[in-house]
Amino acid sequence: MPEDPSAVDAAQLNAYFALMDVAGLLKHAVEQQLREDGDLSFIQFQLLARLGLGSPTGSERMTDLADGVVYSRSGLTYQVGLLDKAGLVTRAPSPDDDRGVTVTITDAGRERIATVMPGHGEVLKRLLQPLAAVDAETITELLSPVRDHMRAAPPRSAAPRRRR
Amino acid sequence: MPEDPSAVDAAQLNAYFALMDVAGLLKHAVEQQLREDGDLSFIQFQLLARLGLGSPTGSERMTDLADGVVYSRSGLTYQVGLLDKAGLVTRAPSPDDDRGVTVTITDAGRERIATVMPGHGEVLKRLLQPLAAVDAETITELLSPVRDHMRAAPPRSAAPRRRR
DNA sequence: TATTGTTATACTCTATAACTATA
DNA sequence: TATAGTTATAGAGTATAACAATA
Repeated sequence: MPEDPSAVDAAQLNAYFALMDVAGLLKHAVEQQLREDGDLSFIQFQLLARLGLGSPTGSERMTDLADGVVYSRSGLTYQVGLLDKAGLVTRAPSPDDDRGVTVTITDAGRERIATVMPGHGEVLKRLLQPLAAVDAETITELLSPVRDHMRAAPPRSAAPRRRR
Repeated sequence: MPEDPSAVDAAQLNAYFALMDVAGLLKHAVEQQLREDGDLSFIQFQLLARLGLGSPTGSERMTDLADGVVYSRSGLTYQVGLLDKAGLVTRAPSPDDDRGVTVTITDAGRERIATVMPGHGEVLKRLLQPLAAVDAETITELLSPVRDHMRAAPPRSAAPRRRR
């Protein structure tokens, strides 16, 4: 049994597998619900939720959106383009920087979120049933720092360009 | 402020968002590593790991693989086909049931796992850094029941067929 | 009849590189 | 020169339905 000193510790490895499995199963389930109830992909839902629930103004710049979701720029352009075409967001030049594009959720976008949320909640309640309220809080407390750590790390939306 | 009784509780909702964000960022990072170090997709890695590390014989039936990863049958056939073409697994009729196909990892498959594991561990160590060993164990303990619950739930590989 | 797995097909999503425009 | 965003393109992945074969 060779001991590999560069190996990640077993506890983290198990957490990693559990995390990826749960997230994968969960994503699969909610994607189905979002498609059926609101004709939305998971990422479109994330973007709408970020604009509609996370932003006080309902607006954000493309770059900020990209950093939140961690996406290629072109992928984000594509998804926002779909939302735009569906009338769920609008795009306009950023007021302070004419290079930028500010994305704003529309009333229809907010309605769409309201449409899918009940069903979304039901799926979550059903699948996360083993997770008591206290457990859920514990998970959030443990994972939030990880999320912040990863978002602060090098690979952000602009990185692919800088890296050459 | 309308109180929606069908709404999922806030603690679970936050855990859900944290979970999906972390898993998304993590997957993005490891996919890059797996592609660079071993020309593997994440799912191919999951399949190889399940066969090479999770199974005592190195073999599993397609249906069992599908239930583990939760995939469409055709998607699994596609991915296993790629692994087969790359010489990392072999496929043979199941000994007890001639309808079934038993997938077995090859020596080359085991070598491929060994090749990517060090780099994989490094990525995990770097990204999960905020997660102390105790925290990691806590997460595993909290998420494992969720995983089991979700895998036991209706939507399995055969379900789409049964459901009509 | 029901289940296992494959195939054909069509579609969605994603990334890379080249490009335009503004700072 | 560097950054913001779009576009063209090409490739990977996924799901649905129809299919063949076995239980």
